[in-house]
Amino acid sequence: MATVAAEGSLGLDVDPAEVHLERPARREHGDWSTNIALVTAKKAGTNPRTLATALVEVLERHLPDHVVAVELAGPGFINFRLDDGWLHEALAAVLDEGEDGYARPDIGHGEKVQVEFISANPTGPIHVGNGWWGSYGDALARVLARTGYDVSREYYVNDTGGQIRTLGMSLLARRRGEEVPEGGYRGDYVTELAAEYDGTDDVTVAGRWAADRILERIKATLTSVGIVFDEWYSQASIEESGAVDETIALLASKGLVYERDGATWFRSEQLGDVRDRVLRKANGDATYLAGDLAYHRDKFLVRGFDRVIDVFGADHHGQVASLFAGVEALGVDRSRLEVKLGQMVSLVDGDEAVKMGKRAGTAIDLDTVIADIGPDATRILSLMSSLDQAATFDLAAVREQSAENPVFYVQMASARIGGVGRKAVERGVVRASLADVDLSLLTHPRELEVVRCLEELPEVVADAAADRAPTKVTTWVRHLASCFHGFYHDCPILADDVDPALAQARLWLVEASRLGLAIGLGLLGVHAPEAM
RNA sequence: GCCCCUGUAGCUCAGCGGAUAGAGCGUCGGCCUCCGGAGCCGAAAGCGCAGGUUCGAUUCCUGCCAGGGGCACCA
Repeated sequence: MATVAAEGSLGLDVDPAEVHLERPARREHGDWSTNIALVTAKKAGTNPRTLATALVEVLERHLPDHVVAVELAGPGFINFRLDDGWLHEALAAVLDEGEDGYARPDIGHGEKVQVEFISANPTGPIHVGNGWWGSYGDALARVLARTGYDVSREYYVNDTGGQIRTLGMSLLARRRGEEVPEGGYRGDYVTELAAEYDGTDDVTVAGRWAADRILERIKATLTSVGIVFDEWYSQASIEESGAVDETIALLASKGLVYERDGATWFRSEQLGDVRDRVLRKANGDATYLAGDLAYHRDKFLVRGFDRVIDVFGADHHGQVASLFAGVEALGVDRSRLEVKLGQMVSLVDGDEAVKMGKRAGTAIDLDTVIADIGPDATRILSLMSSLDQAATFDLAAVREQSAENPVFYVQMASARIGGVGRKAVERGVVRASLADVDLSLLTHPRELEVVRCLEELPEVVADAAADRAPTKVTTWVRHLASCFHGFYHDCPILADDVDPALAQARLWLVEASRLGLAIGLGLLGVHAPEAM
C-alpha cells in the first residue's frame, strides 16, 4: 500500500510482478521491506539508491498506519519499521478468526481437484516409501482443502492382471505346502493367508481373494497414521465396465492407434513420448497403460475433475510421458494433470542398512516402522524433507534419541500449552474475554516473535498449496514451537509477581499459539497432545 | 546412450532471486528457590566444480563431476 502511494506520486513505471513487499531476514532491517527501487531504477533512468531516497522522502511526508520509520538500506532497499500495534492487531485477528477461520486463504476458488496417491499394488504390505509419499499426498490434500480447493483423495487399486495371478499362484503353492515358484511373492504373509484360504484352485480367484485381504491390512495401516481416502478405485471395475475398449476406440477414432505384430499400439511418440506404446497385447490383454488411460479419461471426462495430481514413486518415472501423451490424446489439456514423483526413501538402523526389496519379502513394512517409532514421528519425519529429496532416515536415531526427536520438540510445545491451562485451573485463574484484555501489554521481544510467526501462517499455507509443498508447513510448525519455547522460558504467565493484566494478555498469546499449532499440525496429520 | 531427481555445517535435512545462508543431532561453554530443563542462551563449522543471465545467484540457464531412480506386448 505504501509503495503504491509512492509510485503514484512519482509516476513510475513499475512491474507489480517484480516488486515485493516482504519481511526481511534480519530484524535490524525493519519489519517490512521492499525492493521497488532496485527493480524500477533502470526504467526510471536513475540508480536504485537515488530513486529509493526520493521514495523515502515521499513516504516520510505521510507515513502509513503503524509505520514509524522508513529507511534506505543496502543497495536500495526501502525498509519499514512499524510500532508494535500492528502485531497486537495481528494477534487479535488470529484469535478472532480462530482455528477454523484463520490461515484459510482462498487460492483454489472451488477448483475440483483429485489427489491420487499411494495406489500400491495389493500384493503385499505397503513399504516405507509408500508411507512417506502417502504422508505427502495426504498432507497436500489437507493443505489444498484449506486453501479453497474441492479435494478428493483416491487410491487406485490394481486388482487385476498378471500380478494378481502371480499372487494367486503363490498362495496356492503355499497352501499345498510347496515353495513359491520363481518370480512369486515369498513373504510370510502369503503363508499366513494360505492357511486361511478355503476357495478353489483357480489362480485368479485365489489372487483376488488374497488381494482383498491384503487391501484390508493396507487400509488399517494407513488409518493408523491418519491417512484416509474418499475413494478406493478398482482397476478391475474399469476393465469390466468396457471403459478400456471405449478408450482405445476413442484414440483409434483420432487416428492414434495402429496394429503391429498382433498388438494394438498407441502413437504416443508424436505426443512427446520417447516411443510408441502397446495398448493391447498380442494375447488380447489390455496393458497397464490402456487401463491407466481409461482411468484418467474417467477422472477428467466422466467425473469432471478440473485438475488431477498423481503422486507416484520415482520408480514409475518411465510411465509419465506416456500418461501425458494419452491425456492429451483424449483431448484434455495436459496442464490439468500434475505428476509428483517421490524419490526413493532409504532407512538405516544405526550402522546397518535396512534392506528394501518387495518380492523377496525383505522390504521394511510401514507397519514395522510405525510400531517402532510411532505414527506421529513417522508422519512428521516423512514431511520434513521435500518429495524430490532421496532421504535417508536413521531409525536408531529416532528411536534411541527419542528425547531429541523433532516430533517431541513440537509436541513438547503443545504439552506446555496444555500445562499452562491445567496450571491456570489449579490456581483458579480464569481467562477473561478477549474484549476485556489489553494485548498491547505484550511488548517482550519473545512475545512479539511468537506473534510475528503466527502472522506468517496464512502466507505459509498459501505457499505450501501453490508449490504443492506441505513440507513448508513442517518448517513453520518447528519455527512456531521454537518461538513458543523461547517465550515460555522468558515470560512467566502464572507466577505470583506477574501483573494480572499482563497474565491475561499472555494467556491469550498461549491460546493463539495453541491454535496455530493445531492448524499446522492438523495440516500435517500429526497430533497436538495436551500432555506427554 | 537417453530421461527424471539430488549434491548446503562432521551427520540428517530446511531455504530456492535479494542485504551477515537456518534447524536438529554431534562437539565445546553457560542457565534449574521459576507455569513440564523432552527447554533456553552462546561458540566452532557449510552452498560439488566452471561458465552465463541479472543491479544482485545457494536459488534461474548451460557444461562437467558425483550419487539415486527410470528407459517391457510387468504393473
